[in-house]
Amino acid sequence: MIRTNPKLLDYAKNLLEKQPTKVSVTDYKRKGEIMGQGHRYPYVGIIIKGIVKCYINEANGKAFIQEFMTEGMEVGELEFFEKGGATCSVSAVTSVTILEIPHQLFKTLLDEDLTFNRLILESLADKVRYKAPRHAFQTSYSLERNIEKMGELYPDFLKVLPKGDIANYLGVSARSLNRALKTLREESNT
Amino acid sequence: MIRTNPKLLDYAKNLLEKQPTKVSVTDYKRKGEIMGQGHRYPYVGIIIKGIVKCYINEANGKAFIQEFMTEGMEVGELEFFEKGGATCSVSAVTSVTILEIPHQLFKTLLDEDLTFNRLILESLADKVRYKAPRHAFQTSYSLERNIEKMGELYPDFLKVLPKGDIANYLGVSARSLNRALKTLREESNT
DNA sequence: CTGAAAAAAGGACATTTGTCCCGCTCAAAA
DNA sequence: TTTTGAGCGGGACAAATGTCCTTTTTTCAG
Repeated sequence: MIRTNPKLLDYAKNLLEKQPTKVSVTDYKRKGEIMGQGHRYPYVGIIIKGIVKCYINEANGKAFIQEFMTEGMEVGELEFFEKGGATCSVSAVTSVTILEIPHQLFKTLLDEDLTFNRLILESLADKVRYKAPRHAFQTSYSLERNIEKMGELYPDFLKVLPKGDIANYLGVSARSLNRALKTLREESNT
Repeated sequence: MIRTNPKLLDYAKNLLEKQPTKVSVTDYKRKGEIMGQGHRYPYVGIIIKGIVKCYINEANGKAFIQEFMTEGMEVGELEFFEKGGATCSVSAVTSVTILEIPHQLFKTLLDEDLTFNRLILESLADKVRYKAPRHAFQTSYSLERNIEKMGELYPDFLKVLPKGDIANYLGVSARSLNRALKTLREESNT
């Protein structure tokens, strides 16, 4: 539920150690904007530390969170493949450290390092694979079951993530989330 | 809304022409099952002709359609990267022709043909990019707007796709879909 | 430490959606 | 040709969710 990619994290750390001059590292504080929907960035980011949310803001003011990500997950890689503004905004849920790989280096690694190439392929495949069951479950089951599922995948979610973010991840209003949480509380007191 | 990938289609046709002994072609009739959730297949498929739906069946009997796909789209590529059963079922909405690339050849092409490698990377990136705005829109706007949007993206959708599939794509019951269609009809008669 | 702003909880009501029906039509199989 | 089943359309009611608003709690900058 908060996604991670240990292999890519290892690769990223190694890259930082071996080629420190070719990449850069940026820190963001809680609520800082890492990427803004529609903007361009000349690098692909890999999360070294912290939790981010990746989300879309709709014209009507609603936001929908695609995924929460932490160590080893990529951000901004879609924009490498199709130039154009970022599809999603990315912002820091906790304080965050990002490794930035300039597009040019990213391209070189993709073309010349088969290991890296495979890591990126798998990372993309993972993102596709993740979304399918998630959205299927979300539309097929009650809000209560969805909340229970979050609890199974990540028991501390209520302590770590703000309620508003949880609601935006589940695609419901904060009011509905609260109602469902209350129902669950009452059920467990029986 | 019915997704396509012209570049990969070209590549696939070329592959079939140049290496006819290394790949195979299978036809499916309407409603035929191309892949079954949880099953394994020793090849990656590329749609040569026809429309398929890619969907997940939930334990409670509900189905959720991930995407409709046609020429040039891949199926079963996720299972190449992470062995294990198919995440989704894939079935034929119209009669369909699939080019099957055995895993071994797929691997060789990925590792040795940079053009192919890039096509697959872009295809995966496309699938990720596609899902984000779709689900954001779906949860952020009314059913009526979602139907209107389908109409903009694919004006014939009501003629080509069964109502049940449209409902499962939008994540609502057939009853709700009908209600919304009626509302839209009445609005346009004003 | 204090005041302002954000986050959280929930009441009241409106709206949307689901569930369970029934009846109709049409196309494929017997 | 007849029959059967799938797909379609919609009525009636129940359940879920949204909207709007108020109150309380927490956080944090000054």
